[in-house]
Amino acid sequence: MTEDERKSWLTVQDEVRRLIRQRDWKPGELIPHEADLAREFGCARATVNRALRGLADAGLLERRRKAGTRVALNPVRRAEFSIPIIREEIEGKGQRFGYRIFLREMRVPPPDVQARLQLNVAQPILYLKTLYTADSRPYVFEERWINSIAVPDVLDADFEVLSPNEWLVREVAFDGGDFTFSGVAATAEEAAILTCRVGEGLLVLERTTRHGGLMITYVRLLFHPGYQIHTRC
Amino acid sequence: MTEDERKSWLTVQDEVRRLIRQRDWKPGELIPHEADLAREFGCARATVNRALRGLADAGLLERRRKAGTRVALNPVRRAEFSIPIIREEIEGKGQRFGYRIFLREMRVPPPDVQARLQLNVAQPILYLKTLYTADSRPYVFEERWINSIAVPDVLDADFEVLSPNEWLVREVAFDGGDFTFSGVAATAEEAAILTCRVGEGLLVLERTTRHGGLMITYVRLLFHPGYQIHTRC
DNA sequence: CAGATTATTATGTATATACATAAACACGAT
DNA sequence: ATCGTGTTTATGTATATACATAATAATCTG
Repeated sequence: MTEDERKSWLTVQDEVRRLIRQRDWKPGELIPHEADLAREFGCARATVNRALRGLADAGLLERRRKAGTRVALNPVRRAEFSIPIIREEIEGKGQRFGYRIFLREMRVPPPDVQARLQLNVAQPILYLKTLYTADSRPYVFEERWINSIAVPDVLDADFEVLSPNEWLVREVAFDGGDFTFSGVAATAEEAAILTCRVGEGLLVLERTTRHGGLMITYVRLLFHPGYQIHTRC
Repeated sequence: MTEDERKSWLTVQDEVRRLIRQRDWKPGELIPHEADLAREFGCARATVNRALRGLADAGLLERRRKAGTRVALNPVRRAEFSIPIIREEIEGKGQRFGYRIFLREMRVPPPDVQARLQLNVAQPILYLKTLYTADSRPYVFEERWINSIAVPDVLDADFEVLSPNEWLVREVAFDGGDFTFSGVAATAEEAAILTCRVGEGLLVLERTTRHGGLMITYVRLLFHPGYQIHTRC
């Protein structure tokens, strides 16, 4: 402890993590305040602050002014996953990326899609059905509605060069969105496109993407059988 | 601009976000370095650093030493979802929580579970089948393997009072884990337990939880038809 | 004694300064 | 030209200091 070893906020963070894991600091318990820890670790309060703030963000600690810092009662309860661009996901596995647009037309969206895109008039917008393939095998079937009123440029887009997915990522700066995971059984059409059995259990990812105040696009991704979304925390 | 308004790293962050959203700073483009921004915003470099670091963590910026900071090409979308305790999730919806343990026995796990739990000997461990209900209706069917070698106390646990889920959260400090989402079609047994049609598409969440170097538990959660995991970013 | 007021305290943020580090860039030798 | 080598530069981190803020604790007041 008397050594002048290299300090860093990561060292502090690891040590605190260790104390929590080993139950030296029990869930719900108040831990020493920053100034004390700084003295104990032989570093500045700012360094301790950086470390503890990180752990609080991660949900391991709960901090309140004046009240102090305590170990979270129920630890780690959030996980993060990244939403990859389909091409990158496939190429990242060393497979050949491809896609085929089955349908591209202007169509009046059904009420639920109208609601998701916050369209108040029943107006035709761009509708696309695309199959993305990995090594020529069905990977994910994408059904996409694009709010072509908000993004008129999309009507001139040549999706033969750039997939709808990538075109939008390139041309429109997204702000945020909603994601929904669910499971469904393949319909006859879906089974035909994904070349799987009718009724096979598939993972569905729906997302609605926002830019500024406008809803840009709603996508329903139907993954091939056996596909898994994986994340760790 | 000449005003002495209150500054903060959040103000800087918002302004940078705005510049990116409005495409004043385009994807892939290099932005001014911290010192310049600090002068421009009339604050210290540390403040700019805090703001930009946050945006980089969020995936909006990419930073490299000497190379500078640039707007991310693909606004790397990551979403975060919270892992609720089942009881809290159900009660949070104003429904009555219940559960029923169908099976509780020592059993040698199949090879894939053995691998997940990093067991190198085929040894019987605790195996549980539990149905969680919301207002008495099937909510999620849980199949759980508990590494009772690592957590011997679990053998004495009385799951009539506290569900296996909560018992583990209370008694074992988790370190992290793996999560996998997928979709499956209900088997005959699963359909019977969840009272749905055989072949119905269901969402599956598998998770393996770690504590220290040890794998504690592997769970497979099979949600009722129509269940969705929702998140936004 | 309830309710308002003030003091105290732990976290939150801002600042100037200093040095560490990674990586791009220029320069020189082979 | 190619390969290393050193310089430059932007980010990354650490520190002391100062003040802000929220929430608890103590005190005053009717």
